[in-house]
Amino acid sequence: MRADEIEQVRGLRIFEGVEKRHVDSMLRISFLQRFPQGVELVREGDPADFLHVVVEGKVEVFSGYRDRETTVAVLGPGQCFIMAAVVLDRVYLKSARSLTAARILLIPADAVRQCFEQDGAFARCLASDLAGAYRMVVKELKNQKLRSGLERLANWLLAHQEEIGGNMRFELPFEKKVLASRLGMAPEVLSRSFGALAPYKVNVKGAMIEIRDVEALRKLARPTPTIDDPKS
Amino acid sequence: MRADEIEQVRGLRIFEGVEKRHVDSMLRISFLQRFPQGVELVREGDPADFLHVVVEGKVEVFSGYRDRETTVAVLGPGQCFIMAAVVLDRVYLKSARSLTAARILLIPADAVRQCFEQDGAFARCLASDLAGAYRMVVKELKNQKLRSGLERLANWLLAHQEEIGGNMRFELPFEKKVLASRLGMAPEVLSRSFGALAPYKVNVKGAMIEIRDVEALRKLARPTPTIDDPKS
DNA sequence: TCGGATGCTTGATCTAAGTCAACAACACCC
DNA sequence: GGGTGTTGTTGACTTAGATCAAGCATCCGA
Repeated sequence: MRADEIEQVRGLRIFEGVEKRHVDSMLRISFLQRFPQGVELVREGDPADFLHVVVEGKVEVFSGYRDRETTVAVLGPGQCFIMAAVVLDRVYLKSARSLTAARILLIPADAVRQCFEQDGAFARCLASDLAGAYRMVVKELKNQKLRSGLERLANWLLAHQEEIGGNMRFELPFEKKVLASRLGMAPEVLSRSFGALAPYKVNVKGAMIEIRDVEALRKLARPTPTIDDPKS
Repeated sequence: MRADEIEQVRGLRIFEGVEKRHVDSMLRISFLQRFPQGVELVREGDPADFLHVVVEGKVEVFSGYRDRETTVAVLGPGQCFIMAAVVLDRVYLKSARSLTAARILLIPADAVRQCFEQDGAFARCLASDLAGAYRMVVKELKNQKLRSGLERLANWLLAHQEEIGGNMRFELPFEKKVLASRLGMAPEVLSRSFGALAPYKVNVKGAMIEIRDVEALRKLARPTPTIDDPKS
């Protein structure tokens, strides 16, 4: 990796508080790679060879079983994936593909593990990150087991609207079929669910969403901190 | 905590490779407490005040939303819970209750965090544990999103049978309604699902299960390492 | 030993969600 | 501009699973 590229990624959250020389020794042997849209970046079941960090673009994390497939998460800049597999030196549990053209930082897994062994600050970083990731998945599991499809959609809309700064009009950040898979439903069901939100004054026109009565939507969604609050 | 009690729990996996003085300083201010069956040990939404480790008995980890409730996991001796909440100093995402009479080791959360800051080996321990826990939940999420109720039951039977040493005749380790909740279905559905397994030569008599044709069951279940293998 | 919980099963019914198929709305590309 | 493929919508139908209600079995404590 070139020196100017190293500077671009040094500020990433996973390196926070980590000794500069350790960061550098990792980055020097890393790759900052560009991918076109629709490329499979990692495949479920393969041994974990790189820690991946999204620098630019969107990445879909998904998993297949028999003839089914489901989206586990959609990641943006700054987020990294398959950390657990790298730390434990196991196989990937999920696959990932680029949803848009993307730039990904690839850090060799053994370098990560070596730094993990040597630098306490880095170990703490990873532990905190893993703890956060763990809580995210737990929330998602509860979301799946405890809510209906319509409730999941309503809560996702509220959470996303919050995330992008509270604007009541926004575009869906990815295709509806991806959203459907992310929410754990068939595309047809998502379509109908959007229809079912019309009485709650949710306007859908293509990818444009307008929430014209947050209170009504919130009353339907009934968000709860232990599932929906990203900060808790 | 008394000296003889400390000796009983020093060997727990989370203390592996951690400096003795750090372990001792944590344990000295910890509690080894007995609980009768059916006690709520932690409540979802409360701030994390203790790291809990099951020493004896069974603990059900569950979560509620509106009028629904679901079991996230059932833990036995040696397993600890709500580690992520303790590390990040957040609220519990799940509740827990004793399923049997139980002995639980309670380590004050701030002591854990302090040791986490000071001892790199402990931080690595926690990171590995968190990574393992993370992968477990990811598998469970996939299990939920990608499989039908019957498939989940069939795979659970195979996994449990494996876990207890390969015996084809065994007792369910907890009540059927807990298993139903764990598998994400209504108790009635579990009952019928057991019925549906009869053609696959699975015999059910009360809590006693007998698998009389593993191959048939395995052909139905189609286990896959990235969901069902606890070692991967 | 007799109630009375509680847990489990079974049947009937209802509902959410998946499936299949047709079609509309686009975007892309020659 | 007119295919051509992809995404999204809509309708009809099927199915998995939830719910409700009744009936048993088992455990337990008075």
